[in-house]
Amino acid sequence: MATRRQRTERRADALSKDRIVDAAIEILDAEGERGLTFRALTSRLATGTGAIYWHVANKEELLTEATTRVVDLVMMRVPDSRTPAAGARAITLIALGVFDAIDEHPWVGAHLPRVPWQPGMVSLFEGIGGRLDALGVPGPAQFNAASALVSYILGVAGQNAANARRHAPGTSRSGVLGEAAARWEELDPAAYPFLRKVAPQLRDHDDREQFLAGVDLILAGLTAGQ
Amino acid sequence: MATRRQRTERRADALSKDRIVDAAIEILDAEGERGLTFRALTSRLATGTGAIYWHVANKEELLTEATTRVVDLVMMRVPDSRTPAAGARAITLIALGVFDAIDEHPWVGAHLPRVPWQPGMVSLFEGIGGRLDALGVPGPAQFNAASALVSYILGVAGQNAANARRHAPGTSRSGVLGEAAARWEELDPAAYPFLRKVAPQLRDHDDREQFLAGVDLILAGLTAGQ
DNA sequence: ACCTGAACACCGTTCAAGT
DNA sequence: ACCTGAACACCGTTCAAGT
Repeated sequence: MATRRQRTERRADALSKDRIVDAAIEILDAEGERGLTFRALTSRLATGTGAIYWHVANKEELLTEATTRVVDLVMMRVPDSRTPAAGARAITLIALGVFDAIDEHPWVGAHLPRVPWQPGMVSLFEGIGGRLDALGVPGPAQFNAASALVSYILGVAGQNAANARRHAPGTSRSGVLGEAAARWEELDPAAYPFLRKVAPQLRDHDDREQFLAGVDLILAGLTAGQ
Repeated sequence: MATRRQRTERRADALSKDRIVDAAIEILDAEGERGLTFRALTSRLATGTGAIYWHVANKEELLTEATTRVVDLVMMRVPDSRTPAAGARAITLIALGVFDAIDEHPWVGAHLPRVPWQPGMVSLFEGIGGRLDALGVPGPAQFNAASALVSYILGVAGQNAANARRHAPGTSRSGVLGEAAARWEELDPAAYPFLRKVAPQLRDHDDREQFLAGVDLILAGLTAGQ
């Protein structure tokens, strides 16, 4: 009984996978992906590298665990419903939830596309695929439909992560967009007619709205035949 | 005159940005992204690291140049046409061209989403956006439409790159998919009904066809209102 | 102008040794 | 069983020195 007690009631500061992942997320959010090193982790947790490697296989597992937590938090908040309208709404909620989560934790956007069938990715696939019945997408088309939606979400996720990595947290978004738009306006009109035409839209667009427009586009394609 | 001659007709083995990028692409194709180090480059080019840094700012520029070459090669092969059918076909050709290029050079799929408005990305955006007029997509909707298509392509690109990075070039694709499908079939049916249902489709699906189905889905969404 | 290569400031990971 | 921390085998990048 005494040993049992000792094993279950560990000291509050005892090392565990959970505490390691906690610390990793704090570092990732504060310093970005580049800041997460085993040296930073050991100093924050006041241990040696070997202690961390006892609980976690390697850095990839650490990032995967952290990513899983963030994605699962998003999925937990989505209601499941069975009418077509509710199906579309649930998918939009998942998509926006992932978008916002990546806005808050850009490293998730970088890691999610990197490890093929990691748990967070599996949850996402199930979460979206499971709503396609309600949407009225026929069974055989559901696999491709879910895959298209997830690929689109991961594509935006990766780009947003890349944007966040480049610009310091304080950087003005409109400034960055304005510079990019100005570059587009100076391109050779013969070679880049489209970019010149849409440069003003680049300057004024909202990433979140544009992301949502893409989701709506795919949903429209899915229900186009009905 | 003699000096001019000397400057333009350099020795065949003289270092230049082009030759460095050539060597980088060879290494990337043969050894993957992990194989491209400045040590590998210097030994292949028989110089010192400083020589490479004289021509190229850093590793990211090297990867961006290499990526640009691959993407531009794809874009060069797409005919431009003005009828709706030809517009859709051109977009499909670009999408498949990028897909196949990434199949051959997986590192492109990893780098393309990583550097926001790199030249290869700009070409891709222009190539797709420039065909939306022919497709009949109204002007104001074109920016979001191009963005959705490109994001989807980058999403698939990133995942394919991740897959290639994990499995040695010789690995049997059906074996990998079979194992993944088997894992899905063992999931809790209450928690993962969708994945269990589509597991057989995962086992048999073709990545390229699935990618194309996604492109068609977005194109269908774009022309749904017409 | 262009190249050399040693040196710097890092990494992730391993492992013998401790408790 | 769990932890320590030095050591290993790498990296990208810089820079004084050469031609």
